[in-house]
Amino acid sequence: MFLYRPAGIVTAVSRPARARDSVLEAYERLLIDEGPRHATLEATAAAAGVSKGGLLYHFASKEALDAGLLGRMEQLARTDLDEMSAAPGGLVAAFLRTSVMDDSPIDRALVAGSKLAQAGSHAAVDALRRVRELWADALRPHTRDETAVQLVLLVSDGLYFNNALGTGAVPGPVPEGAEMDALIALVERAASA
Amino acid sequence: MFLYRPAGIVTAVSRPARARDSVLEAYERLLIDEGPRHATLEATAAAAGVSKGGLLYHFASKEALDAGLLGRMEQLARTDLDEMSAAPGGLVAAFLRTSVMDDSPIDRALVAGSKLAQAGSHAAVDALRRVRELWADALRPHTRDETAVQLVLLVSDGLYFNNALGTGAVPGPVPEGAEMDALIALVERAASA
DNA sequence: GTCTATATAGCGATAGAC
DNA sequence: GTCTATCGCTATATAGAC
Repeated sequence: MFLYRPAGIVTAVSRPARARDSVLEAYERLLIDEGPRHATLEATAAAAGVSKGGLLYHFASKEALDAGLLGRMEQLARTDLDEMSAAPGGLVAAFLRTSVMDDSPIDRALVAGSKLAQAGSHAAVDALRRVRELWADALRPHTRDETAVQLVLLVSDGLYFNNALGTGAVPGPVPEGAEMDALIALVERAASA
Repeated sequence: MFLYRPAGIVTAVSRPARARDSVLEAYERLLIDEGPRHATLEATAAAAGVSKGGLLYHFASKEALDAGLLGRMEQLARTDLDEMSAAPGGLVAAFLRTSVMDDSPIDRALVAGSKLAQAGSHAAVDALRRVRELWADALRPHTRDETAVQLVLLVSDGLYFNNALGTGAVPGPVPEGAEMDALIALVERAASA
């Protein structure tokens, strides 16, 4: 996959870097760094190095652009979950650890999707609900009961919410390092099966 | 205080219902029900029963309107925290219970503020951070350690995040009733001093 | 203190050349 | 497949009558 290659850089792959991917990446970056209000078609096109018309060839409308971003988000969530399931130390710990923003593709996609949802996109709300259900199904076998599933999901939601608030400028009030380790240990003790 | 009286209704109080309050309430309702994109000056003025010019007499700009909403949010957070501190059953339980959307003035103000923050308002981000710090200071004496404070705050953030996603149409995946009681008990067991 | 009318700017989207 | 030019709409904000 070549989804995260910076715009304009052509590498020795079977197909040239597609403008479509550049556009999605630029749109995501604008949503996270500048907010949904500034993530316009024109700004996205400029950041991706194409014209507005060029962008609209690949995504016929802003709704289609949103759908492209959200589809990619859901796909990343699925593959990310597969990788987590194989991680050592239990799924609960792995899940919470990846819930803190580390600029990974899935984190960025989720924050961008959250911004879209709060801005009023129904498609984004639906997509986030589906991802949350995916997580719940994966966590359920590793937790004590349904209340424990909710606890883990809510702590994860809280981490994402705080990460989505910070625009990258000031570090948020989210635990880091040893603090995060302690939090994970606390949640695991309360929720793990 | 007469902040939450429905627009246009004049009651037997010392001063007539002020347009300023009607405007703030209408703006808040639009932010929650229709999203930040539809919460425009014109829509807010119409919902408050005044003209756009009338609105701009009280709030000279959209930034000033945001500031009015956020100031009210912070004030409500302070008085709400005072009331919670007097509640029976411990502050942690009271805090989590009020974190689930019940259409109380403080809940509505916080959801509206969150929408503003995600839409890109730096003032909203700052105001929410201050409220969060207020909560942390109040919770600290009632919790085991700093990690426990973070756990309670993150669960609360998660509840708000999910409530802010739902536009009032479909109920969110947030625990209710007995489920909520079980969650509160679980968090209290893990966090309370 | 509230109104109408208008200025200005930026948005999403279309048309058509290349 | 990508560009330029432009349309139609809506947003914030101002000016000035009442």
